[in-house]
Amino acid sequence: MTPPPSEPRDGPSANRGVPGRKRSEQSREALLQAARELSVSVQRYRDISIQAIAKRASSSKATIYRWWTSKAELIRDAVLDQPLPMPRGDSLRADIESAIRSQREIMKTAASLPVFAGTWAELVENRVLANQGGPMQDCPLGSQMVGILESVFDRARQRGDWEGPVHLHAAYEVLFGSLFCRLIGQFGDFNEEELDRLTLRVIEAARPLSNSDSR
Amino acid sequence: MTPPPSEPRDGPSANRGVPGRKRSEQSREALLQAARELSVSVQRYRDISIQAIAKRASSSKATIYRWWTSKAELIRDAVLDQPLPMPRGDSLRADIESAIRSQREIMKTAASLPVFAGTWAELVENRVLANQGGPMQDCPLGSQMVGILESVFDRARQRGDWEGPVHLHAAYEVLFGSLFCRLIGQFGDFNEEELDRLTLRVIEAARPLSNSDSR
Amino acid sequence: MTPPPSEPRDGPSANRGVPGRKRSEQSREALLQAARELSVSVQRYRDISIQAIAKRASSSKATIYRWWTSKAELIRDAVLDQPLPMPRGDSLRADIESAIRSQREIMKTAASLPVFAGTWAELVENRVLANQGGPMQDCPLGSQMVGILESVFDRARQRGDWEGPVHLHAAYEVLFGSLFCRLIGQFGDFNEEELDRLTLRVIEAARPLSNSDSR
Amino acid sequence: MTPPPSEPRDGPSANRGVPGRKRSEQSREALLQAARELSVSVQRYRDISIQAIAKRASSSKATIYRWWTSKAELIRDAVLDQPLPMPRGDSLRADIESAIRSQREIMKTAASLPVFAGTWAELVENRVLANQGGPMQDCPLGSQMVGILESVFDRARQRGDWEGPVHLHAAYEVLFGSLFCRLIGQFGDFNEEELDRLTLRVIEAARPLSNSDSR
DNA sequence: GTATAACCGAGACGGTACGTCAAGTCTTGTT
DNA sequence: AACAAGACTTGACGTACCGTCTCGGTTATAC
Repeated sequence: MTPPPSEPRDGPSANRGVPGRKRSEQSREALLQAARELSVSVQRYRDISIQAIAKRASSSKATIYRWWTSKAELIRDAVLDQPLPMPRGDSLRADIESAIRSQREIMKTAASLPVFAGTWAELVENRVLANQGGPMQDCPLGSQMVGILESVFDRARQRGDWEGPVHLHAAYEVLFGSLFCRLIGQFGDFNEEELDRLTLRVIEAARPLSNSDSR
Repeated sequence: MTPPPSEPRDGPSANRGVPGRKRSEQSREALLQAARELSVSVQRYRDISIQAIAKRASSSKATIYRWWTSKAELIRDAVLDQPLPMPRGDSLRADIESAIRSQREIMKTAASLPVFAGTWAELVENRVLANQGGPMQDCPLGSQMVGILESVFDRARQRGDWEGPVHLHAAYEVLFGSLFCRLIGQFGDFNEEELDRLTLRVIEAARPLSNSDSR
Repeated sequence: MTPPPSEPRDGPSANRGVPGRKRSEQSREALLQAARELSVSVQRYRDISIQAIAKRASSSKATIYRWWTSKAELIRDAVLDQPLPMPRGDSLRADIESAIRSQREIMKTAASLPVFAGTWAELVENRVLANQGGPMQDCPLGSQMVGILESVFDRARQRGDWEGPVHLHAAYEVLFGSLFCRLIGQFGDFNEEELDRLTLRVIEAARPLSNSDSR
Repeated sequence: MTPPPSEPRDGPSANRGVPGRKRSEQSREALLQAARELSVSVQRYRDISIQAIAKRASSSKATIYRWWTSKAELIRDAVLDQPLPMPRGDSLRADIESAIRSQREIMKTAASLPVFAGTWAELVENRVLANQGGPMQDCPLGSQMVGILESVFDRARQRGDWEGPVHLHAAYEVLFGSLFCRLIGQFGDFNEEELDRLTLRVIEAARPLSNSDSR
């Protein structure tokens, strides 16, 4: 959607020969920063106006739409597209717990919860309108998390902590769904014990069914 | 918010002697029905306009705002406030699976997914603005589900299928979170096997931790 | 338009035998009084709401519309329909001056100027809609004034102060038009000298043209 | 209120360097024209809706409110702000008569009478709300007429037709007030004789009082 | 250097929904 | 039958903000 930083696409001098002023990376950063600031200072998604972002960034609406196709895209890039650190613990359990903590942290700090919900809702709208489906491609958090889980379980397998296939999807759903449910649903945050239990639930979700199961 | 049908609040004859035209139950139903119809015929929450609902119900904007404080409240009452049937199976597993199916059905049919997401997002906004917290009180689905889980586990205990305490909250989070994640996140629907696995995950989430736990 | 006091129409007992509660003259007076009070306490015609009048009179909207066909009619009856005293001076000049003073007083005190203008405007609308024309029949001030001028000039003729025909219409226009212009147009009020000059202008306007006229 | 055509304020190049899209003169004209058309095609002031003006002008409500603060301002600019031609006769009497005819023409053709009245009433309201007073500044007809009278009497003085001071204010009141009274009051129009008489009355009103006056 | 072209800020534009408000009508139960 | 209360339909209002477009002006490469 967003051709990020613009040069990196084909190397720094790929557009050699193209006349005209180049995009201002400074503007882009200022806009993202302004969007981030507004996102936390505001109580509703609709309170973040494109106009206000442009003004705060000493930029203009037109420049925003030159880089992003919609308000939701901008907020997503500004607020949700933050790198999740790859867990580097020495056990599957420690890694999963670390992943949960990272994601929770972003969901709590990146924006107020309603902004989070509003952005997500609008991204869903956009996607449906464009007839796109697939696994959470609009939510960087989501796609990153899938990668992280994959890598974490790989390491566990190498470590000998895990055998057989991994139900990544199920693990992801338990992890992300529970967090979402909690934070958006405003139950309040997890305490340490709940975090521990969630970790185990995620791991269990990933484990394939044995032939013996409950009633 | 909406004092529904109006009389039932204090019994049928509590407002005997109250002068003035009574609330038109016909209008109320027509508005809810119109909201329901628009909710499924439309791809985005914002495409449901108050004006259109009023027009389709042969009613008026003013009447809507007399009874609901916002568009989101109306959509919630129309679309999300549908009774979840109480499962009546002969095993815990059957009951949980039934609960999951019911909720999934509502989430899939009551409105298009983006409408669901948009409504939820706006309800979250309203709640934050009003400084209210607590467990999903704005989402009837959520609160009903908690009651259903409670009852289902109670029956399991009486049946001898369950011992000890129940982590209702955890079960709820796995169930609702996974569904939400799936349907809103547009992974597509669950197949039978996934449904089966989700059922087991919900049950496991409710079970308290034993002292022996995974790696 | 307004069936005034209602009984006088066919005598006090004409509707003997007609079942049902009789109209409350008390209500009617309370409504007029409430309209009068609101008219002076408010800056714009639109700030006088039917609802507010009804409430202040401890009456109801329905009752208002049972007696008057529109808001403007009510305000007219309440605010503009005040008796102009018949001048009883001993000279034409004194009488005219007295008439001017009376009318000015009503225009200044009966309602704020904008309320006066708004009421008039709406009365004009109603009249045009009803395809009625004719001399100011909706503005009691106007019709009374014509009568007063007529009588005043009659007495002057009897007194020997006036000979020949009277251009009542012209006198009325100068008198009423100047006042209207001044007060609605917000030039401020007349001082004594201006009042004196206006008096003379009104008298001159009534005098038929002689054969010799100005340059 | 409306900074008309926008450049002419300080000369054609005063706003050199001012960024931003310039006001669309085409929009402005289309809106004024649409307002004019609606003003004559309609029987009541309230029947001219901002929405309808915008639509007819292929413009939008937002654009209207960007340049005019209220409906009344727009109608005023569209309908009342039409240039009065300066009389160029060879006698005072001819000039005054010409001025009367011009003003009458505008009052009769610019809008239906109720629209005229409604606009004026709302302008009066606005002015009172803003605590502004002064001589008819909201009614271009009014202020133009004062200038025209001034100039006409100046020329009469140079011509030798007039001596001494002029009571402009009084002349204005008789002229404008009579016209207003007639047309708004719906007495019907002036005939030639009445016009003639009005002309003389206006001239007499301007003449200062001599020491000998009527009874 | 000078031409060209993409960028930039500012901000006006068309469009559309919102939520408010008052007018005038209708309904209900009481007097 | 008239009344107070109050819910109803209607429709304009004025606001807000989206995403687009038009300005004048500013770079940066190409010739």
